[in-house]
Amino acid sequence: MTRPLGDRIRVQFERQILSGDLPPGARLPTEQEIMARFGCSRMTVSKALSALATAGLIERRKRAGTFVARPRVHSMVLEVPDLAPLIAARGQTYAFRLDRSEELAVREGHLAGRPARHLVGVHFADRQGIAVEDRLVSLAAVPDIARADLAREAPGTWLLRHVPWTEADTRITAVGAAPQEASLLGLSPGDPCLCVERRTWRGRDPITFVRQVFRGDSYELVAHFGPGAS
Amino acid sequence: MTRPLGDRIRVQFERQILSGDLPPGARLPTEQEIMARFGCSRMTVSKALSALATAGLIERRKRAGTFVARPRVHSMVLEVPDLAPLIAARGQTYAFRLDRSEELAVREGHLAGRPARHLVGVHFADRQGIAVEDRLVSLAAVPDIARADLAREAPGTWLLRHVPWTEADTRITAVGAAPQEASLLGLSPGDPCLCVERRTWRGRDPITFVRQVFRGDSYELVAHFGPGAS
DNA sequence: AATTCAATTATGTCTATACATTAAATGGTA
DNA sequence: TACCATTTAATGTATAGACATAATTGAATT
Repeated sequence: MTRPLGDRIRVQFERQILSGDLPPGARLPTEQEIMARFGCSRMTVSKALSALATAGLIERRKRAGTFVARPRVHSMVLEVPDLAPLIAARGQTYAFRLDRSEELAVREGHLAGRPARHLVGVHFADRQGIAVEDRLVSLAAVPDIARADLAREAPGTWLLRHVPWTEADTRITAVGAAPQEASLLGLSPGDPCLCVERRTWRGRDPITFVRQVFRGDSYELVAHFGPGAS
Repeated sequence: MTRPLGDRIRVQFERQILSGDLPPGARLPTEQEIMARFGCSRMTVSKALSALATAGLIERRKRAGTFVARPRVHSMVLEVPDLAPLIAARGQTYAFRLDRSEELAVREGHLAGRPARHLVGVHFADRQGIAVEDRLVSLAAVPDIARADLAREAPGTWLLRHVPWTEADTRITAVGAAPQEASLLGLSPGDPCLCVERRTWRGRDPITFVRQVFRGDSYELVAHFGPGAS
């Protein structure tokens, strides 16, 4: 039942910092004082403080002591949900269809100078087009993509299941719907859309680049910041 | 010059995992084997592995061993920078101006049922309007807001410096510029804009609610996921 | 064959100690 | 006063050992 001592120490300071009891810049007790207060060894205190330091809540300076960090740029956690379950949760039926207007829209392309498969398709919720997707998948990194049944499963979902990535960059902008996108989504050209561009890597090898254009009136991204672990 | 031993151990496995040398699900050597290989004590190995575990790269199971985690990554880190330094970095001059059209645009409002100050203003880069901001600041949580010189400093910047928050929810959508917003930003009504709505709390007390509408053609959000520390 | 129970093995936490590292504080000297 | 070397108080890293905890394995029992 009782949590590890190190955790208790960490949580105590976490609370004091988040409540504002210990304001930014405030000095924490020295490790000696803390180990005396909790009746434990210094390693235990040090590990607890190290955890807070890597979490960015405190800053440790030799000889000077340990201080509550001053919040700088705020980074928050952005949820990047898979579309299918998201739409299902809204009580709608999800579908993905490759755009067949250009011979199945499976063509060749290039990703970071290497050959890649080029896929264009549309995400649907109850027959309503929700997003247009334009994707490049590296053939070197993902040879299996040739055998995947992409008529049924969205390429993103398939990739997530088959080729876990380790690094990703995402760029979020607002754009006006291009004429082709507008017709696929049932909009007028120029209507506001949320554009999400993402590159993913596994180690140093590029996996995929995708540009998704969402109807502005039916999609939103949600980010949260808060004391994650407790 | 030589890095701490624990770091070397951590970096070695980091590389093997990110390169795919150790694929997801693979088992790492036991702590005993690692300490034998590096000629160090078990605590050192354990600390290195703990760091990798909190970073989410590996998963440790008692009795079974340590395994490379399967990246089930639906969330990434979104940087929410302060506008002023961002624009300065682009070589432009930043300014914030309260909208004076409605008696300084400082009025009363309500935030979560409590009295709040209501501020409307525009962010500028080189005299060009970049974003319209509509903000409520709780008077109970931030009484000092009454004395703040908000003509010069943007309320967001002021708040960040004076009232660090501990929790925030952000909602990102694409909208068409409303007529008033369009005229403030030099756009036509309906032009695509990125809308960021954020609520922040300190503990349980609501601090502020802000709705920012950015010109779609000159602002973007960037999110990143990856092995943070190296 | 199914179930229960105990042994084993790996990680999880903690102690007490040692020495290294760094930057603030001190004090002497020009 | 200004400068520079020295001291020193704090964190940083590491060790070797101890016991705790949990899950798998395998043996004993039903």
